[in-house]
Amino acid sequence: MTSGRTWSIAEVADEFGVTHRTVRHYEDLHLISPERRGTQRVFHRRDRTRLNLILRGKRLGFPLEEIRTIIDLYDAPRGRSSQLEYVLGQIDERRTDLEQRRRDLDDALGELDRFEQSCRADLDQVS
Amino acid sequence: MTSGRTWSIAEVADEFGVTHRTVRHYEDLHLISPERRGTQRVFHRRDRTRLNLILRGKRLGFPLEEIRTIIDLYDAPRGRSSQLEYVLGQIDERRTDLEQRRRDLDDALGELDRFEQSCRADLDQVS
DNA sequence: GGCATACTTGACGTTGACGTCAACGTAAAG
DNA sequence: CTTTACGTTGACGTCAACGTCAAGTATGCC
Repeated sequence: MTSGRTWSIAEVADEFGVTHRTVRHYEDLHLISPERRGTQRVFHRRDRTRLNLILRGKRLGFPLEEIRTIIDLYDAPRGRSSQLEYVLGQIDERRTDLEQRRRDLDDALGELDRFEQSCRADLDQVS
Repeated sequence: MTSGRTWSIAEVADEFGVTHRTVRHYEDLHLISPERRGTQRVFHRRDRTRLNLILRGKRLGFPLEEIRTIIDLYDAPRGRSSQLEYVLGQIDERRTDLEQRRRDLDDALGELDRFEQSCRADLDQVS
């Protein structure tokens, strides 16, 4: 069986802490494509995986369109070697971007530490 | 002398790779407060420092309002110990946030690595 | 003085990421 | 068979972060 549990829109929205409007918005932008049973959306594990990727991408500050191209990459056809080369190139771009972000992050954390030390020193003076 | 070199709006915009409109926008939101000589803006090193912090905050995906509260913290009055305690609390919140982001980032980089391995394996099959 | 160039302040437009509301379908429960 | 809960599609609203004119000011240079 390839098809295990399924979820309703309310269930996934609840579970992921977003509104149904947000879920629909992601579908409009083709970030997810839940199955339809009649008119209703039926969510599979695959959709939940994608939602996790989307939300993490958002926490990292990526725009939705960019998130789409990234997670689509995971499902990209990888038959011919030219396609694989393309995907590997994309991966490298992504990594470069993420590593820049990590540098920014570490810088910010470093500054925060120094700032905290300076505050603690001031506090010692005062007390 | 506390006042060294100064810069025009065109110079800072150029140097930081933003438009003058962006700089004005940041001023409107009180993220920077360049001096005025008559009607013209005069930028000091302090403003450049702030611009660096702003742009890094943006790369990290923070909204401008939040960036403002953060960088204002660095200039906050730190006379009384109650103020210092407050600042230390804010620092802790910031750090918690940034550490969550780093987890997300490391997860994403890890997945990217695994994905690359999988692609390279496929490439070996094909070739 | 005249002109170009840089700077200024509005004010409206745009894009992304949804919120919100209206109006309607559907499926189980009483 | 109506109520109730959950679902659906538009369509317009909103907020952030600027872009894009328009129209005026100021400054250096010939």
